[in-house]
Amino acid sequence: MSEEKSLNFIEEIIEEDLKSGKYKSILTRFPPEPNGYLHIGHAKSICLNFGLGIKYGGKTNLRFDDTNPVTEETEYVDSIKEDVHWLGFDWANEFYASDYFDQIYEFAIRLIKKGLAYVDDSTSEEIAKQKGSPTQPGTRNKYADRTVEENLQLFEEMRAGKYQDGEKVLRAKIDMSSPNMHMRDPIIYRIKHAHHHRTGDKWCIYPMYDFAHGQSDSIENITHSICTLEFIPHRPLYDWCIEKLEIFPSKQYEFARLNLNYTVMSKRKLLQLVNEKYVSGWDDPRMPTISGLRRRGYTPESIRDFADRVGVAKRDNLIEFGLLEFCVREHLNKIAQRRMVVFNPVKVILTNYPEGQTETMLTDNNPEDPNGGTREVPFSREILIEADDFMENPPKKFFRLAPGQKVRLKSAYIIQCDEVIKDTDGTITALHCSYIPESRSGNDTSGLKVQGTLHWVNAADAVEVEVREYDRLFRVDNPASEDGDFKDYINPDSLKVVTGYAEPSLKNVTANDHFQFLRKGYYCLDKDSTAEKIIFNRTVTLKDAWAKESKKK
RNA sequence: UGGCCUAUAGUAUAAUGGUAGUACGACAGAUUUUGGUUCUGUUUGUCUUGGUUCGAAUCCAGGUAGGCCAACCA
Repeated sequence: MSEEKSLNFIEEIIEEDLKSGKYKSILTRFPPEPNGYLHIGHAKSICLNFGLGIKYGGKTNLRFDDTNPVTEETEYVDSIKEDVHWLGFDWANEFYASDYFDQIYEFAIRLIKKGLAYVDDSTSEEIAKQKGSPTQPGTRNKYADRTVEENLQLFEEMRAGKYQDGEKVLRAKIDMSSPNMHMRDPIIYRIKHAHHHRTGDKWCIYPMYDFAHGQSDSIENITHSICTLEFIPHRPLYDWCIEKLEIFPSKQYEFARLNLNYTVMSKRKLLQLVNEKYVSGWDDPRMPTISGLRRRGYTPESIRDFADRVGVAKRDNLIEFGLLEFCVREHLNKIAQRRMVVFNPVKVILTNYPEGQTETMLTDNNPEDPNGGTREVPFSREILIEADDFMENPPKKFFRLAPGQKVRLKSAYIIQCDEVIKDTDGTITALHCSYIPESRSGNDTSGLKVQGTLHWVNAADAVEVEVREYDRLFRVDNPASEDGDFKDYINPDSLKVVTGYAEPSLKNVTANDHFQFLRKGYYCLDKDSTAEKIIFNRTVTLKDAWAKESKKK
């Protein structure tokens, strides 16, 4: 089975580098900023970076890009570590850009000494104005002419806390007329008198992304520094710093970030949904966060498979949510325990079944798994079936229950509907049916063939459970590209709470189990669940060919 | 309207100058004690105009379209 899969462009580069002897082994890194929870887009990056390390016998570091103390928190660090682990990856080292602050500070001094950096006293407005525009070159101010000694002294004073936030910055001295705005004397250090989640109050100056990320890569000897497309214009600066500092030449490569339709994928927007209570938290099962997907019942396997299927390239993309659903259904079909739960019950009374009698039916836990075993479900005279599974005046090809029509009750008997019982309003209150004693599952001698098989629950044993059904968070394909506030496009019906009547075996389940409620979908226990109130999340529905068929015309 | 990146089926992604393929979706059928699963088949594509070449999705030039860049964010 040597199904050779074609390489993505990054794998091609790596194989070339390995073949040419440029590197003996590779080192990648996953570099999140701890200012929010990880989402499915990060999962793509995680699978890429760690996957590359595994595939080519290299290593991958987890490095927190924690250079902005005002937005970063330990809570986020912890959640990120949990999510990466849960996805199935182990990092070679856990690092923090803040581990390197001393070194990065020395790098800045090195630049100053080379006459390649200067302290600027301008306000941010002045700096912005002097930057020019994409069509107009920028201009340098008088501060650019400060001597090395003066810059050294001022920078040291910045570090020592002599100045207020925003009073001074350190800038790299590159080219104010570059067509690349990032090369127009970019700010590389700023003053922030803020408490850092790891370094505490040791520093009041912090390096900017462009003077921390590449340097951290270099310090760690990262060979392939993989990031998303929007960092392409940063690459010349990335290379400039490495060249001027004469440090290990890490190389940056950019791929297109993942976009999923009917959701948003920016931490800023997700944070808004959390803060403004549109969702219950970062791990709300409707969120595209890894923690949300986990709570929803997605498996790490399915997410890795998804990351694999979407591929890695350089063009912008908007992946259909359906692909993620396909991946999770495919995995859950193999592993999920089958159970029966009726959501919108109608009572069936088997008029020819002895009153007071109960028998036990045996049914497969998972027909896809030969070792899945069986379980017992009680059966008696009164059972519940789905109201949708009965129609008084059925259309053609309705293979379910209708007056005079026969169906199989899964792992039990074939029944036939004899009479519809209604109350004074005309609402159906019960169905009187007769069962065929010779049709018992396992030793059916009735010779009858029926088209439909229904799930059911014994009325006397039904366990009431809460089920949370989720739909897409947004009404539109690509909320980020719509006019106005993205929150105007939130789907008001993304959460529906319903009651289910479950077979008794569902009373004792554990948090990590995945279930398929027969003919309905895949479900898992929610963390809000208690012994008194059992709560399930619907991970995803089953494909429903009948729903599609009945919608036609 | 300066620079940079990108353009292959509905959505993604291969084909690395030599038969445009795969997955998801859609459609049709078979199987099925889940209208699930599985299996089979069908459908749909190289942005455009030139050029190079025996031969171009691929190389070159122009155009068009989309994206990114002027945070003391990353």
